[in-house]
Amino acid sequence: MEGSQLETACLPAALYAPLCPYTPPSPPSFLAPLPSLQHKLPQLPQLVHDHAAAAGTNHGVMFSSDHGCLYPLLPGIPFCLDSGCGAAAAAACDDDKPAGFAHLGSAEADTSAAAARVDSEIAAAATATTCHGPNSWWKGTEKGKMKVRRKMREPRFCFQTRSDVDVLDDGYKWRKYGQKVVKNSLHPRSYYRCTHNNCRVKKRVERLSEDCRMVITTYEGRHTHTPCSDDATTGAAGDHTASCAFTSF
DNA sequence: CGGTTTTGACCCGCGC
DNA sequence: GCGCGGGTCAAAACCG
Repeated sequence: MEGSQLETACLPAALYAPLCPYTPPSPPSFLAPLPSLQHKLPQLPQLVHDHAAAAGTNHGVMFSSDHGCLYPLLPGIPFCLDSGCGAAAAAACDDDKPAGFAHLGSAEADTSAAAARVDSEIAAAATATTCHGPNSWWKGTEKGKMKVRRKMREPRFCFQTRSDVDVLDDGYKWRKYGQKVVKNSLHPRSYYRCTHNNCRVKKRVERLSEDCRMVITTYEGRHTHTPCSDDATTGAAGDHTASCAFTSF
């Protein structure tokens, strides 16, 4: 198992504050676009907070990575590669072990530990993301040939939101390529792939069986492009501006 | 008509 | 070795 140390996402404080006591010394530059982001993802920050408060738990968010890079909670935000930020966040969140922080893509033992900290559904989702064990990922080969497992697993993170829609508008364009009924879940899991050329980012969307309004979205991989470069993804002009703003750091 | 969604089949890893 | 379950493929259907 490579790199099983806890890594957490470098998040806008407004998002992770309800979930983690850690506060960055200096807010990252991408905090500025947050209002616009909330326009695109109206439910996310407050709903995570609301859910945590209402449920008396903090299990709203999960995120992490495998490769020493940090990945934001919000998919529309490009990945933060500042390891220092990650180290700080990891230290705060790991040492203090605030409820609600689980990381994906780690050893099953880690996931099991996380499972003890979050509710069973979230833990199941986390486990699902690691069910193939370490270093496993799919890689398509030539058409018609056998697939091979990639040795290195793509970075991934997930978050939970309360929403009536499965797919949040995160600035990227996704195409659904599969749907699967998963065990111990009343709702099917949907599989999406970024439609941008050569972008292999995927995401899974599923709903909690015990609360169909709660949506767990899991992202895998890194976008090789910016949201605003994908012209088809931007509906309103304002959103386009917001998406571009996310790419500025 | 092109892009997207649906859906059954298939493949593979993992646990037993 | 076998069965189970998750993830992906790809053809058909659907939609704007």
